[in-house]
Amino acid sequence: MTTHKTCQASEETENAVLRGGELERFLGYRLRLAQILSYRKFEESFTDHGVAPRYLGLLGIVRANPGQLQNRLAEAVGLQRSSLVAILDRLEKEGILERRPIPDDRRAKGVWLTEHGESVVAVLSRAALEHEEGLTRGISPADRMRLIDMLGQVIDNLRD
Amino acid sequence: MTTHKTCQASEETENAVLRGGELERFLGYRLRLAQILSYRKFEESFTDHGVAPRYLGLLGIVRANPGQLQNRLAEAVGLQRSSLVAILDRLEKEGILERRPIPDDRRAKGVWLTEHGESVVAVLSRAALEHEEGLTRGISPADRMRLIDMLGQVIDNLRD
DNA sequence: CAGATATAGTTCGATGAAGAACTATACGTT
DNA sequence: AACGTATAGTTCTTCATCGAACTATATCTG
Repeated sequence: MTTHKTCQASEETENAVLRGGELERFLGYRLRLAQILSYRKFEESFTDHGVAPRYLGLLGIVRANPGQLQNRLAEAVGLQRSSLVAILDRLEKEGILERRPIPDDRRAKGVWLTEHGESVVAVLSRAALEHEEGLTRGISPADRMRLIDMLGQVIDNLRD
Repeated sequence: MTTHKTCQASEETENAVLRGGELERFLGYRLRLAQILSYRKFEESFTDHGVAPRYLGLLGIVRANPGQLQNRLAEAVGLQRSSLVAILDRLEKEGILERRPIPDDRRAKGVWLTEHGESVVAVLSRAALEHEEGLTRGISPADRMRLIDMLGQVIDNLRD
């Protein structure tokens, strides 16, 4: 392990964020980093709306699939069933969604957005659109579509 | 809120993973999902190597930037400084890396991979390559490169 | 029908990450 | 030099998530 002196020419690179060398060519590496940073930035832009911003993905799934079972929702967002309990408790408490027994299976509950939840999702979705513009600066609309499609392919691959 | 009957034609869609409706067009949504699933799959493929697989990204950064400060590493992987402490403790305990005081700043420590750490990273990187093949099935090599480049652009945008 | 097996939602303990606060150190200003 | 401000790594608490275990319910098999 050697120590090397800083020279003037590399002062600018000294202040830059460290890079991951060969791992920069790995999709998994960039996926993780992009997600952490994106997630954080989206959440930082909210000081209201309770916990809902964090769970916009889940709320979108509930909205598109009203009355679905909790285990189905957990699967869809990539969480364990047990993790979803506290989340649903919170969102239910905030009046955003409600759980109700379903007629075919007495073990299970269906999940629905409330009217309030619908409006919260609408607000957050608009904010998310704005957030997306920051994410994709310098990327053409066509390329953005390609990016999203390819991520969809990755997701499908992982779900096989 | 209406309940609707299941008909035969949608039995196949009934078993499919729930989708996110309009949110499927959001990069943030797909980023998160792709990352959760990818991360989980990568980790599931390891029963040895201690905690190292989880932190391959970090180890890659350490490897590419030997002797850098902890706060710089935390920044690079998108973690808080406090979170990095326990991680480094673990990795140091497993003989993968070492922290050492640096001469210019008595508050700070530099982080280096050990020889053992180098070999662990090599093994994990090969496994990650294999993992990548599963992720990108059905995506051409050129498109995969495009995907990675675009994610790099997203990351740079988020770091501005 | 009885019993074995599987499953939905929940609880609880463990783990990883964030955030506040801390100590020691460094830097800037007067 | 003295003092105010900033910072690196750490500790401790809180929170989100996982995984094991649980109870009630559903399904399958003989």
